[in-house]
Amino acid sequence: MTEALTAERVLEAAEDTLRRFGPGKTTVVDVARALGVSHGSVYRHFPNKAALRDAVAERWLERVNARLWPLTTADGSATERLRSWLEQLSTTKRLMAREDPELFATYHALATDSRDVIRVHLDTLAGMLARIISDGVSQGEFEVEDPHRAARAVLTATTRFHNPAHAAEWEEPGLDADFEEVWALLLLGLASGRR
Amino acid sequence: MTEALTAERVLEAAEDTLRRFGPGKTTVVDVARALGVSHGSVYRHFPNKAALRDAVAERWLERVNARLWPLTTADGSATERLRSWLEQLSTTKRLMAREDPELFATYHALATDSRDVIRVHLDTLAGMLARIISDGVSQGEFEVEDPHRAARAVLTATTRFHNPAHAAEWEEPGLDADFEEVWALLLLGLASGRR
DNA sequence: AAACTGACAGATATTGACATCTGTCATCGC
DNA sequence: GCGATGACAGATGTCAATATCTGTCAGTTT
Repeated sequence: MTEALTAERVLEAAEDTLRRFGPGKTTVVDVARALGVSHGSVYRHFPNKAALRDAVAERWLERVNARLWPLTTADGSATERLRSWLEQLSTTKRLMAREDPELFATYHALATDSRDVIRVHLDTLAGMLARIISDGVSQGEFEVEDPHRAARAVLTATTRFHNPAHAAEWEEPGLDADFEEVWALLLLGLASGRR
Repeated sequence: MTEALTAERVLEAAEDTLRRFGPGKTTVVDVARALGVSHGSVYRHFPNKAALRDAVAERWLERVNARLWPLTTADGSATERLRSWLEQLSTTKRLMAREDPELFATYHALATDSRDVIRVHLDTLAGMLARIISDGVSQGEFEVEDPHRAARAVLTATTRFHNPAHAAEWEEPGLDADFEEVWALLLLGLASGRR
């Protein structure tokens, strides 16, 4: 008897297949073939193709989160942590878009039409940011009324650097300069009351 | 003899046709038909289809600019003007996306693959913003080193509210709240040195 | 001569017959 | 009984034949 078919194994096969063929070309039959089972079996673990695709993208988003968590509670001033965190977010996505374009396209497709999953992800990111900003307030670096609202504002204001809709611009030369400009302005805004 | 065929008349017919059929469906032959001429004549005024499409979108962008210029030099504090200007920019695009989706799609297509035209447009917008911010500095409302860099930062940070790539999000309920959050943060950043 | 036409070549889009895919479910084997 | 199967209907995708489009240009009209 072969190893039992689990949702986890399906997810792994789906991710491999998506990476190989891209979101437009992978079929449920392809995923089943990679597992050596009939496609009907895949439907035992996921209600439909969209759910499978979303689950793969969610897994990927969790991996992005995992890279960010350590920075949320790292050493150093809140300013430094905020800066590293934002850079890590941008860099991770940029790298992924370049190195793993097919999986990135899957994530982009998710972002475009499965808004809920993305909202949850953005909430998670905002939570981490709020934590850093909150620390900054305690340490006297920042002064904001509501750290969570400020976190959302920072995320929105840096959309261009992490939202997949802007991936095409990520290879342009002026991008880093643009980031510096936005960073400078946001930092002033957060620290505003302190000067 | 009928009225002479001018680039202007071609542009008008092209805009009407694009509005009717959308950027994906309008052909040069359609535009010529609307004018009652052969499609060869259209090529007397525009070197190719892309140039015609770009010219239509540029005309539209100039109309957006025309709505913004008055606000650049209006009465009131720089803060008020900045706020109205950003609102006008967002509102105009949002309205256009809703009321004239086919023309908006044309503009979006332009933004996606004719980057130069858009860069010029963004420079124009940044110029207006720099003017307002500059005034704010003179009047003691703002304190920034380089108004033009600050202007670019403000534009980038508000991408989500005026970039057509985000048009799908413009009908979501939380959008205005998000704008308020970003606005509050940017304003603090600009006014930072003043408190 | 300047403005326009329409036939043309090559590129792109549309069509419709056919193949594959998605999602369901009665049935099978362990 | 439980997980897996494979046949199935309807939806979606593919492909090659066909039609339309883009861009050019020699020729016509005014």
